[in-house]
Amino acid sequence: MPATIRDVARASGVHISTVSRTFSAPHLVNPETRSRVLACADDLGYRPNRAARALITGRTHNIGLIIADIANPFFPPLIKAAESQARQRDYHVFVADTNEDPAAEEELVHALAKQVDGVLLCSPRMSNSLIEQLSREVPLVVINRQVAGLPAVVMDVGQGARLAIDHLLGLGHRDIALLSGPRGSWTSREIRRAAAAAVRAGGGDLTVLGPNLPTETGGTALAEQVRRCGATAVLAYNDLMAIGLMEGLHDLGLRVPGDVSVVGIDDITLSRLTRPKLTTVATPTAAAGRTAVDMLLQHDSPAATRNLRGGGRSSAGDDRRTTAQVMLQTELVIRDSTGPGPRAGRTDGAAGVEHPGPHCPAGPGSPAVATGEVVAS
Amino acid sequence: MPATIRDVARASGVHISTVSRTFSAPHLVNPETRSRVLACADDLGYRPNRAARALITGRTHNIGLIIADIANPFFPPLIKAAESQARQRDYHVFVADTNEDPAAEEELVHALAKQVDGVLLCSPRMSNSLIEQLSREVPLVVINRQVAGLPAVVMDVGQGARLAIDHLLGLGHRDIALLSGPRGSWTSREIRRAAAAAVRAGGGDLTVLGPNLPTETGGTALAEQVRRCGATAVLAYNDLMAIGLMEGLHDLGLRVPGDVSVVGIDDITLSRLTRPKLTTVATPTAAAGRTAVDMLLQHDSPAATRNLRGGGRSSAGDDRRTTAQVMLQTELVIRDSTGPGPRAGRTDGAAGVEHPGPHCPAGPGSPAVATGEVVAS
DNA sequence: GTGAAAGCGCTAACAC
DNA sequence: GTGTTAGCGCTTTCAC
Repeated sequence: MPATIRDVARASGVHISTVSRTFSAPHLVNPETRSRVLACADDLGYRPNRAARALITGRTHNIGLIIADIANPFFPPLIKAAESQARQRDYHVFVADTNEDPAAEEELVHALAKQVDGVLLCSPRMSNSLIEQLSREVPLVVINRQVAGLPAVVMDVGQGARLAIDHLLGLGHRDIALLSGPRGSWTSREIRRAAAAAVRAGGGDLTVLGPNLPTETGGTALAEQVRRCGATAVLAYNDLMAIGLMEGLHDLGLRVPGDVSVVGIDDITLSRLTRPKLTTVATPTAAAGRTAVDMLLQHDSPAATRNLRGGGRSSAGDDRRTTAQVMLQTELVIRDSTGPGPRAGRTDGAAGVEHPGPHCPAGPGSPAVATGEVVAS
Repeated sequence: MPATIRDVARASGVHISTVSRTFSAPHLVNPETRSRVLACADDLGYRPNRAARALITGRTHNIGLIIADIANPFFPPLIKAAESQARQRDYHVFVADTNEDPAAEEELVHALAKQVDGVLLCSPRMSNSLIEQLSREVPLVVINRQVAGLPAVVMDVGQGARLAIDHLLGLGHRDIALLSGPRGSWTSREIRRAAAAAVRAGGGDLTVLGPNLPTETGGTALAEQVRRCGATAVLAYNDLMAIGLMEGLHDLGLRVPGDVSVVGIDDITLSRLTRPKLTTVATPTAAAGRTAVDMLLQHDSPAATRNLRGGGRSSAGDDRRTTAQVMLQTELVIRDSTGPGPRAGRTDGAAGVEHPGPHCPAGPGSPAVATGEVVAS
């Protein structure tokens, strides 16, 4: 039913290749012919079939974005940033949700492989070796995970966890619980590692609870365990769990931060709307989305388009993709869910016990704005 | 780099058409040949190119889902339901976000058109005539809007608004404000129409504020206006705005529901986590997603596959798509953000002033479970 | 049961 | 500046 290039050619009395050129290289066709063709095309409601075009050019101008869980408010800012960045480069983004299911991830990469020029794999739950294998099928950029040999952008959650723990220690907490994230999460491992080290260094005690579903429900379900383990402060894998935990503690009759302090990670919008407002580690999600798109599209510089005209050979040498790994800084945002612990006052190092304000920059001397930093190339 | 059908043919010593059959109609090929081909394919890491296949079969086995704003927690349940329903029918869903921008909607439909077998247009902001025109390019199912001649699934927000207003009236409120939604929203118009009628019937007074951005920020920004207009109860276009409004009122020193009662629409997860918990109109979003997928795929019944074998001609007659419009029921969920108004006690009709419980079914006699109801066909 | 040939809608050399 | 020809990776008659 929809018009094809042949219909337009027939209607405008030119060869199909002229019609083709009218759309893909307009400057190569006589202005008069061009406008005639355009008129006919418009008339017939013709639009080039991108899939057919891709078959021969090898470029779809689409990019895939695979997300563990669209319902997690952590992701939308990343998705939107990726989309707007892609749009600027004349690409479209197709998002797909895996429901935290590793099998669905693999399945989706395969499904997307031939319909996109590359895929952004966000917070994957599958194994490194599988990711590596899939990367041979379609260009991949991994987000929130480091895989040897693959371009990646991660947030420095290790640093974030450290800041959070130091904040807690500084407030006089000694018994700290960590609500870990889902099995297979790189982020969760990094947090755990950093938190353990920081607690040890501060002479405290860390209880790890998990792995868990990174949702409110997951957090709520842990309230009882948190009480039993005797922790006076908790660091959660993400804000959702932290918020769920606060609910659960509330139902148990425990006060936040009176009885237990809670820190989240991500700084989702919601964390500013709870009562008490959540202290959390802000991660630069939008920047991550933008950066990932740029890394995926780095070889497709606007220059390539310019090079098409004239006999100048297009630079074939820069096809080599540099597989950089970018790490984005995080910062601690202190709000109302953290307060003095049992050893408050006895504190001898660390930061002051009083809240420095609603939006305090990370560690001493660290920049207030999260910036990208190339770690390896 | 990736292996093509020709590579597999060469490796297994058969013609490419045999390889093709091995994947698309295995029962037509000799078991021995088949396993040999499969082995070679596996060896080479061959996977059929879905795009190329689509070019000739005309079916991509993908469906597009265009969403106004992924960050709005109203949508994820719908997206997930659509995805799981699609997966069951062996389809993949590509989601795209338009940022509430009508131009982006059109652009995306075009981009998706040839890469999917149909698109689900969710809460479109563009004009009906444009939608109709686009529907000639690719099969469309509209969600949250009724467009003449097009299949659609909508929630009965009119009924929801009526329930909400009656609840408020019953509590003794007379001056009611309506926070309307974004320009171009069908839902917003329906809500307004129904709310106006219900308020009038109840002898109350309705002030309409808007149009607005359907976000927390949008709601917060309206707190001042709500106070000035003297309303003691507010119905918001959605939960996000209602929650934002509660924040704004709180900052103004007004108590909810003490000074003003607030009702939202959607019943997003978040509405159970605010303090006070939000009274709201629950909409069956998951059901909407499932239903929309079913409507889009109705002509592609599993029977079609069965018909392939044998000489039995596939039923060509049922290609005619029935353009049904489905309307899903809504229900009022009474929580803690609504309370007695200035005329409490003087009430003579309607529901009692006391909260009937945390999860009360809609109107008197209406079913507790939202069910689909075909309104036209 | 398998091969040969045509062709889906389009682009990319190459002639003229 | 435009037409010709080949062919992207695959499916689908049609012979055999």
